[in-house]
Amino acid sequence: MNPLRAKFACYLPLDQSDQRLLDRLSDAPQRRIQARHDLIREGDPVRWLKLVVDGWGCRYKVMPDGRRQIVALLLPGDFCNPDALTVEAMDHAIAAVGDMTCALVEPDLFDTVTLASQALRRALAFDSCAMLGMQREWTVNLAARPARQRIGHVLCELYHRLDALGMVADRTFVAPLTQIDLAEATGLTPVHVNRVVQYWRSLDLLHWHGRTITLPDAPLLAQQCDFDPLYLHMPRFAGGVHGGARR
Amino acid sequence: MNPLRAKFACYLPLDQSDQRLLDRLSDAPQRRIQARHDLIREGDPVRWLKLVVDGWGCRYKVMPDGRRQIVALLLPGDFCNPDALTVEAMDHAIAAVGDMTCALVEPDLFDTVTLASQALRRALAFDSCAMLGMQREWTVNLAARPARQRIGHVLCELYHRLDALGMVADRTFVAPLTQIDLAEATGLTPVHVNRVVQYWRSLDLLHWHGRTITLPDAPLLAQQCDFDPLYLHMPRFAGGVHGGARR
DNA sequence: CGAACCCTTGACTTAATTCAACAACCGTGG
DNA sequence: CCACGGTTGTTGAATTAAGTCAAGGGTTCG
Repeated sequence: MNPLRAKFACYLPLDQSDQRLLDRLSDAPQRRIQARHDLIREGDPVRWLKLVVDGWGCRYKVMPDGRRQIVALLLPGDFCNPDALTVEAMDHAIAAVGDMTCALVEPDLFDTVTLASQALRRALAFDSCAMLGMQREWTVNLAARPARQRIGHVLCELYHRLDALGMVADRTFVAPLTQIDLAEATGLTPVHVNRVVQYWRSLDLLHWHGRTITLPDAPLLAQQCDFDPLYLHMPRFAGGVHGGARR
Repeated sequence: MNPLRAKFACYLPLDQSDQRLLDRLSDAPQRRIQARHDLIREGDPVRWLKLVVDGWGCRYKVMPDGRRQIVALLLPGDFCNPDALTVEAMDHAIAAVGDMTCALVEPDLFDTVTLASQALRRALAFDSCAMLGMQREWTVNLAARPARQRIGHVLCELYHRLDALGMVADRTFVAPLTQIDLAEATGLTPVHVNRVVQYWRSLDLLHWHGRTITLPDAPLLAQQCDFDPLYLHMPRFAGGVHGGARR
């Protein structure tokens, strides 16, 4: 199932012609990026609009001491550089987390698709509101929550976003994510992330073995981590945690 | 001078008709908000597009324990809710920092203005890229920088943004900001903010008395705080810190 | 079968918080 | 005019969440 379709359908209903238009984006020429390699570097000029079709990516900035700080996780159906058409240089870099494949959409094709459907323009507007909302939520998460909640919150967000894509089954999803990646995303040390992961395991609110992550009781975890999916701006999660967290 | 004009002119050149169109936005009916009072609350439905015309505002979320976390500072010329037209409920609140006046723009007027000029549509796109860029930079600032740099970075950002509005004179700007506000914006305690402020004062890189803030050597402060204005996406700052930091 | 890479654990250090008290400043009203 | 209460700014001492350093164990993959 095309993840872009799945996500956009969470914002508003799409008819068949809209869905075919979205498929034209995903069917653009693809490029495969190896785990931990860069798709776009900071300062790069941006030509094509890039769309994650498989695997995960991340936005990050490198600190003067060489550490890298992940500021967003990109899942299938997410645009890497929605500002491709306006801005001349990237203010951050994008890398693959695990192996990733992207579609390279020419600006002309993108314009054609958006001009063709009012509904898609609206869905795109929703999507960019959701991006902004996530970035704000990450800001408060990193600024104001202690490590346990900070990590739990990221896991809850991933759970919900993947659920919207139909990629959560039996409370479980596959994550090409190491504890080191999670440390870079939460501004914590890998060893502290490890301790926190064990804390959530000890409460039986997290199973994480290899690439497989299970949240046995997502609503409870969400409650303990102050997670409220409102900021994702998907009507299916509008009722709060208890609406969409279960399958 | 209309701050919206000043800011948009930093993104790209605007002709006189564009500027008159922007004035129509600022000249919309205005509303005055007292210091520390809310303009918009979390969960509110959004009708009008609100634009800061005088004073400062902030976006914030409240934590379960009652603390509030500021996630963005709004200066004159900033839109409070650019997503007014697509999203049904605010995912965060907006309050005044010091007294603030806003213009209330009807959606119809906004559409009229944007439909009338290609240049303004482009400037608006730039502005929203800059908003996103700032939110990402705040994320890394709060996640990955120690308190001294974190606070210095916010001060540098304010300096540059106000400079773009023509509101910095003699390396000095007027800020309706308390150390408590700054603490809420940086995820630190007021007492720690105070200690850090004194640290920068002791290096003579910051004068802050009452509502008046002076950065005697902004380029040096920027360098020490890892501040690079690239993310503001204003060509005048493109050359790095040393291009636009002086007056 | 060895070499990365990732996960895990323990002991010690540190940046920032907490708590508490006090000084300076403000507009307000007696 | 000064007294007043409330907010902001300042300082010190004790505490804590998270970082640092260091070492060992487990996978996976060439």
